[in-house]
Amino acid sequence: MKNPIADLNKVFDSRIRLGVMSMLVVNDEISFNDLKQMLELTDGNLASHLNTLEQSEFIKVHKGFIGRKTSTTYSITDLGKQAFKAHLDALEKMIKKL
Amino acid sequence: MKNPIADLNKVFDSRIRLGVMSMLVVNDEISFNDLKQMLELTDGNLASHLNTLEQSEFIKVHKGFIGRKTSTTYSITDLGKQAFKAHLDALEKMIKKL
DNA sequence: AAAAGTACTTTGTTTTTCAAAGTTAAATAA
DNA sequence: TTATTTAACTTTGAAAAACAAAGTACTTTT
Repeated sequence: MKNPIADLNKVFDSRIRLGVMSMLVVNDEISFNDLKQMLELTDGNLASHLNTLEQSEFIKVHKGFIGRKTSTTYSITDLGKQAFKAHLDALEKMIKKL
Repeated sequence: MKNPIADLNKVFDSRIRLGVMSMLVVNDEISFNDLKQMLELTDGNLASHLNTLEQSEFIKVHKGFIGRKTSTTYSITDLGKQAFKAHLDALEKMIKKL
């Protein structure tokens, strides 16, 4: 028998980062504001979790405009997709016995 | 759209408690020692996570003997099964879009 | 009798999480 | 034009969670 939790990715232990990733897997781009509203977070809290994901190079930030209004959006990277998939696979393996 | 992480259970945010539950779903009883070895934890760390699960009434403890040697085992409760299943359902719903 | 195993509890540190307030810059309203 | 609002942060500090290490009590093996 081997340790069932060893293959889980520490970065995705957080429900918030898990939520961000699950949203970015199905949406090419999501704005800071949309993430904030969907996940019901304070600015600071969201910003710091996004920062963790960025440091891991699992997401990318795009500073742009909607009309002439600034708009920051985020997207998942290839590395992010891989890591997230690996995490879900590990999760599934852990609980598949059901 | 609704908050995708709202239905996740806080108790199962922890990888360790997730691991314990996933083991107890498929095994009627597991000893303290087996959990410790499988999950590669120190005594104190495991004990405190088991305590959290016990407080939530998701697991039950059984103090018994193997021969004349003490042996503490743990099992999942009905409430625990329910809660764990609900958590997995929420997780699945969150990532099903894949 | 000494050493080792089981199942903890206690203590204290480190890490993580989070809210609140402050910041900068642009946009809109008065 | 001044004031207010919105977006997207950063900083600060507090609270909570995780964790290792050491201590405890009891038993068993050597």
